[in-house]
Amino acid sequence: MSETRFDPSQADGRWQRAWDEGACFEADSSSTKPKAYVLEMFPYPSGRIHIGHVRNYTMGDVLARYKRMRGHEVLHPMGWDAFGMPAENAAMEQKVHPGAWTYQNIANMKAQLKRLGFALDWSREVATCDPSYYGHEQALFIDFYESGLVYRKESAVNWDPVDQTVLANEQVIDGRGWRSGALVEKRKLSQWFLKITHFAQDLLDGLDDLKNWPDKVKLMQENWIGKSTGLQFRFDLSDGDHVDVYSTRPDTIFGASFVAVAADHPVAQKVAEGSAEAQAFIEKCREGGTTAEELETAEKLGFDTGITAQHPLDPARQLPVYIANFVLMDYGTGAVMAVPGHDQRDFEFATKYDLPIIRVVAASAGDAAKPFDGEAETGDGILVNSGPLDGMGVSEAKAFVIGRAESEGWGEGKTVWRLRDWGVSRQRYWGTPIPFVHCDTCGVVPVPKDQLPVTLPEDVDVSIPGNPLERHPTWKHTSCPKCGGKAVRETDTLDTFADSSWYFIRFASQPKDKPFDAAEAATWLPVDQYIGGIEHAILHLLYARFWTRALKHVGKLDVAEPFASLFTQGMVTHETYSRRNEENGQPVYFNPSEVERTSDGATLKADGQPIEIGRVIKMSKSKKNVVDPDAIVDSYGADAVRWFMLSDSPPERDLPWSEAGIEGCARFVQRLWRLFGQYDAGAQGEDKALARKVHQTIAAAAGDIEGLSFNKAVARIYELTAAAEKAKPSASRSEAIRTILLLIAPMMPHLAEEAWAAMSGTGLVAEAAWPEVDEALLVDDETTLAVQVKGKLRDTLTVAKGLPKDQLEALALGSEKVQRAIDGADIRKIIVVPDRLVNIVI
RNA sequence: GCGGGCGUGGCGGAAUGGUAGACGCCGGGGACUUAAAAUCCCCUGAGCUUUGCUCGUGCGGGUUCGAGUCCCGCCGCCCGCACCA
Repeated sequence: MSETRFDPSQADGRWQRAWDEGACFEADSSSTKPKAYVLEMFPYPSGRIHIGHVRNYTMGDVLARYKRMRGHEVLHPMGWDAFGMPAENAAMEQKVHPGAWTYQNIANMKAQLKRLGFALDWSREVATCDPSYYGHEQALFIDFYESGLVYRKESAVNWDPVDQTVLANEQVIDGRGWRSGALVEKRKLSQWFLKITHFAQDLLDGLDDLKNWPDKVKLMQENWIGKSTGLQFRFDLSDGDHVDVYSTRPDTIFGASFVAVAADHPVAQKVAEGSAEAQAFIEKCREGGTTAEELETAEKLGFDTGITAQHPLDPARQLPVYIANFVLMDYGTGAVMAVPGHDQRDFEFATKYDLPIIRVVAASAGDAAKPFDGEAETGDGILVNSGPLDGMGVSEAKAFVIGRAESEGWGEGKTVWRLRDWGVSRQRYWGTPIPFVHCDTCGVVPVPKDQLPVTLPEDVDVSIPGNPLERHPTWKHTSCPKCGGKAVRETDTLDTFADSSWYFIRFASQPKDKPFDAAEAATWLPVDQYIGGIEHAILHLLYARFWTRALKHVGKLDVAEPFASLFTQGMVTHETYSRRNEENGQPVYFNPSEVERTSDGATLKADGQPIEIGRVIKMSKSKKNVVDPDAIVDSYGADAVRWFMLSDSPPERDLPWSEAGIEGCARFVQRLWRLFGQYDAGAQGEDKALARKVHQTIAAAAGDIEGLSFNKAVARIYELTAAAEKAKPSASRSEAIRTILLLIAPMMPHLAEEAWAAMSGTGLVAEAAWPEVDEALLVDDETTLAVQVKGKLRDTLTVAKGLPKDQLEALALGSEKVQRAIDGADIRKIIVVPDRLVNIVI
């Protein structure tokens, strides 16, 4: 090993080729070794790999390589979530076909990933926009249809009246279309739905079995599924009609002061027929977006219909019926009994429209007349002002009212879910065509499986708004598979969440003639470790869990849950650099590569003048605080970049990118290279302390990697490296150096291979085994004893391990510093934690 | 608005209820060098009357011999909210 520096620019590519040529990372489904399926969420091919991807894939790669060293057959695949809106946007802006744009991006990004040396099985690569993928998805969709998991119903979309097109939520800005600027309307369309609610209870119950999922993700899913129990009951209306409402708080029924219905509710529709004012109000509710956030943050508005509702338990009370914009037609019955005292939305509404706010729950009977402090009280208590319920607790009163409603026949206890069925229709080109035709005589008919895939037409004009499939001259015209008559194809495409709901199954098994082989898929599934962003905590993960259940439902796959362990990583962040534009005061942002960072500030390289350093935030193109992985791999080599991704920040938290940090990593690569150069296979002699450190580090680093606490493993490797550098030559030191090489092999594989070859190691490190731990060397025989007086540290003593309590007490009292702190006071108590601490209480 | 999370030196962070600040970065001092780079060594939470003492983990309370860690109440920031992926 004569070179004094490790040169990644020539070594990285050489080892990457060696791994490729040896097909090192191709997974063998028929292997008898224990299997490990390590998966990172596959990327959208936006054009360039983002540093966040690098972090995600580095974590998975370390785990995959580590598992391989521990003797597992590892499946670590990669592919592309390749359908979606950005391709259509690019097509519009750059006049390039979405497919061409997407495949070019895939080629670029694949090259970028290869440069980072990830141990990926590229033989299993999939792109969801390829007919060889989405054709199978169409077959599965038809299976779901045939087993009753697919249906069509009317549902609201954002409609841009100028562009005559459906908009995604992100295309609606402040209630207006992003291109046209027109006020967006809600419009109803007949759309396709997947019956995720069929599995609501099972999706909820399944969370209990996901022991290795973060509690926060499980809690988010639980809240999203939103099981609630309550009372559905009937109000008779003054116009002779009636309205069903649902309430989770039937105990507060005597606090009801009005009834509110959604704008789309039949009662509201009926009122609108006879009232232009009501009609105008309903129109107003239709303006604005369709998101829950917009609905809930909008000012609460209501329209008094003039109708009253008969209170079911109090013959003397007639409640006004309002149409209200905060009531959702999709949840419960689309109508609520409003109890302002004990529901915050009702409280705000009642305050605005001057409706009674009645207290029916209080801390005690004596508080029955206590006024409200500007907000509703939703907590527990006892019932007051509630006739027969007075004095009951909340849950007792709930049961009582439900029982009474059921016996008297005006209502019944009911379980309601917040979870809604999954609307999968998208009125767009770049997605999986929904494989159905519409026939005038036969209705909706699935395309026969032997005619799949239904492929997207290539000759489309995406430069104008609207759905190109809809206006294509020939594509949609076809014949009915059933009667042979004229029919038109469905022009909606599937939500891209459908594509990502089963890609991990296709990775595990990819026959040509069917979506997957059940037996082969089951040898790999569930995914042992899934890694991705927290932003997918609800939708993607819930849809994938649903899809897995749906496959079981149709008898295609016998897997309960898709992902056994889940890890959600933090984002990569960077400070921003900006200057105010003198004309309009808007900040102008600069890329880090244009900026010279100094110890107390930053200047623009172009003019040498100071520049403002902004907060550390998520990297984004608009703020230009992005770094390009290719550029940093060019400068520092793949291993330094990988090491940086693993160092310092715990993986679940945000990682602030810094130039100084990556330089430190690059220095450490060279430091290791020098240390490896000192390896001497023939060195003699034992260094017990170093040997202990070596084995303690092997054990701890293994635990850290398995727990994905890479930052801790990194810190321990730094410590061991420092100890090995300081040690005098010995057999122990040689073992330490060889061990460090193996410990860093999953993290810095190129450096490890290069040094391994120089040390005359056999084969590739990629195929080497993780070092064995010598259990006997894990325990020290001495320990540092902390001595406290009244809980404050006064001295530390080095003592032999395993001393009895009375000896530790005596040693502690023998300390001069401790005696000074006690200062002759009476000792009341002495607490001894063996091998750790003595606390003298005075 | 609803749901979820996070908060520790100049910075990233470490710490089974038991020595707060491991490890890294930045900064300071020194060695080597004609010089620089590289490398190596030492120092580096704040304050003070500096053998040592006091304060210190977003803020205010509480439990405990002992709280960054547990409990209650706030503040700030971040993520998700069903057509972004």
